[in-house]
Amino acid sequence: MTETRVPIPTLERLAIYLRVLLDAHEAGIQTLSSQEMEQHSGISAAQFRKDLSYFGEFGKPGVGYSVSGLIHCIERILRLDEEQPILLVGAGNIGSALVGYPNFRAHRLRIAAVFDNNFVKIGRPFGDLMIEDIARIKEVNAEIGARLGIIAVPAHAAQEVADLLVEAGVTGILNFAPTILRVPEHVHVRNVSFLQELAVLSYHAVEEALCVNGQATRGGKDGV
Amino acid sequence: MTETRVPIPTLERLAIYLRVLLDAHEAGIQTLSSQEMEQHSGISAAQFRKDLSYFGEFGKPGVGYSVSGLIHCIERILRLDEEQPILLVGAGNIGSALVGYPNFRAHRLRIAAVFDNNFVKIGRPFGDLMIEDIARIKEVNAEIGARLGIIAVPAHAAQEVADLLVEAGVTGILNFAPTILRVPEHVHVRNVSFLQELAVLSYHAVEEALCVNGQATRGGKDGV
DNA sequence: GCGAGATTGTGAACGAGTTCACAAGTTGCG
DNA sequence: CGCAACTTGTGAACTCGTTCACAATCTCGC
Ligand SMILES: NC(=O)c1ccc[n+]([C@@H]2O[C@H](COP(=O)([O-])OP(=O)(O)OC[C@H]3O[C@@H](n4cnc5c(N)ncnc54)[C@H](O)[C@@H]3O)[C@@H](O)[C@H]2O)c1
Ligand SMILES: NC(=O)c1ccc[n+]([C@@H]2O[C@H](COP(=O)([O-])OP(=O)(O)OC[C@H]3O[C@@H](n4cnc5c(N)ncnc54)[C@H](O)[C@@H]3O)[C@@H](O)[C@H]2O)c1
Repeated sequence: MTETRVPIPTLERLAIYLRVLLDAHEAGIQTLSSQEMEQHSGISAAQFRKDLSYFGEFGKPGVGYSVSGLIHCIERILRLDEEQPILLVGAGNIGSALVGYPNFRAHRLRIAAVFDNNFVKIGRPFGDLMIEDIARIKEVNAEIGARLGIIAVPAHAAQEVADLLVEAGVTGILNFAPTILRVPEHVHVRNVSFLQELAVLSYHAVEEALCVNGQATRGGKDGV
Repeated sequence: MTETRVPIPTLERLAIYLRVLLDAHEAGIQTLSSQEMEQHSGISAAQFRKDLSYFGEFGKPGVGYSVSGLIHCIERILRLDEEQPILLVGAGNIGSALVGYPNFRAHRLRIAAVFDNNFVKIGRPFGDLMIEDIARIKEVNAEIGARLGIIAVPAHAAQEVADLLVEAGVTGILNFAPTILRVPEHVHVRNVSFLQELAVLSYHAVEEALCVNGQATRGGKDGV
């Protein structure tokens, strides 16, 4: 419970714990021990307790954790105790999948507006929303007050969009585009890259490591 | 260059390096120093060199790395030097986004077949492919020989699908469903969870940590 | 050919995050 | 009540990955 900075892996796991707890709640379970959490989450009991210890004491020795109590606490920690509006930029394939995704609700995350720069798309309905002109993003967010934004535009437009989001007041960006974003100190970015994930899997899919070197510069057609 | 196990973060970064290198290649750049890689990737020069050192020596002191040479080496390391077929299960929102995604090509990843269990969808075209019956997955993969699979079905069906994929010979699974999958030792799973990513961002979006405890069991309506 | 300048590859130091292990707290039963 | 069974919270040890720093290597120009 010291005032140390919380490790990011801990925050990632909190979201997993929350999911397990919501499932347990659904199933009518009232109490959960760290041992049981390990069963359901695949994360070790010690890790679970240590993670929570960054934020306070939530369990009862000899008993475990109140499911609903802990749900509330984790929601409070992750700022999911009240609705978080989100700005989505890019009404394409990824954007489509996101607007219709029902599970956001359970976490009190809500896509509050969608933006695009394609005049053909602007004004059209998109899920429950209407696609807005990216040029109006600052104006629109003055009302919404979202702190989170999602970038689902092609890579070449991502930096530009990031700048607009930041200007509109966003401090957390989920980026689907395969680019490194440059943002101010106070803005957090998390990248989602399916290609990267698949590349890691691809490596493991074939067991042996046999890139037997081969000295970069050798190999024929490409001079240095 | 010792035979130690390669850290997973290193593999993740390799995919990033590859992207930067491909961009550089596109731009006609022939040589890149670790310093320049740091500029473009946001990953420190020392980290870059250390990462590569797990696999061999690819650079020339005083010069840097041959862009095309290193591309080939990283591709070889990540098994992206020849086409990797992938099985996609779930012809829904996420599935749609994936089949049409052009960037897979550049990494020689190819979705080779799509499966679903919805009789209305089976037989319909989906991107360049036709949706196949999930029941035929083993049979189909006997021909394709894919080692990678993507799960894009609802959470309640994910485990079942994972079992089928494993049975069909897949050893690496990219899982979009919010569930912990139980798989045999030799199968690798990577989970993609937008909710988790957003939860982490949500935490950071509001700076202070003020979950002032509140002792789990207290709080009224929920007994232990 | 040789010295100046650049850059790599890597052992060693460091640090962040995980696991261990146990004291302290809680419950229930005899 | 008091003891046995159980579970938490957390300092300490440990593990794994990152950063540092420098010897070794290579290029180029004179
Ligand atoms: N589709 C996938 O499976 C997938 C997978 C991984 C990553 N991605 C990445 O996600 C991003 C989006 O992918 P997608 O498939 O949805 O692309 P898409 O082409 O379907 O949609 C992109 C949308 O962004 C809009 N747009 C372009 N420039 C814009 C700008 N400056 N401001 C506002 N809107 C703009 C376009 O009009 C379009 O509607 C891309 O960067 C892509 O690389 C996609
Ligand atoms: N849509 C999103 O933005 C989003 C975001 C994050 C995670 N996810 C997760 O990704 C998964 C897929 O999401 P989606 O939006 O594409 O869902 P979806 O409902 O659009 O598509 C799911 C598809 O899976 C098929 N399916 C169901 N059971 C099956 C089975 N046993 N075998 C084969 N196919 C089966 C369905 O027929 C359907 O076509 C879900 O687990 C969801 O939680 C989605």
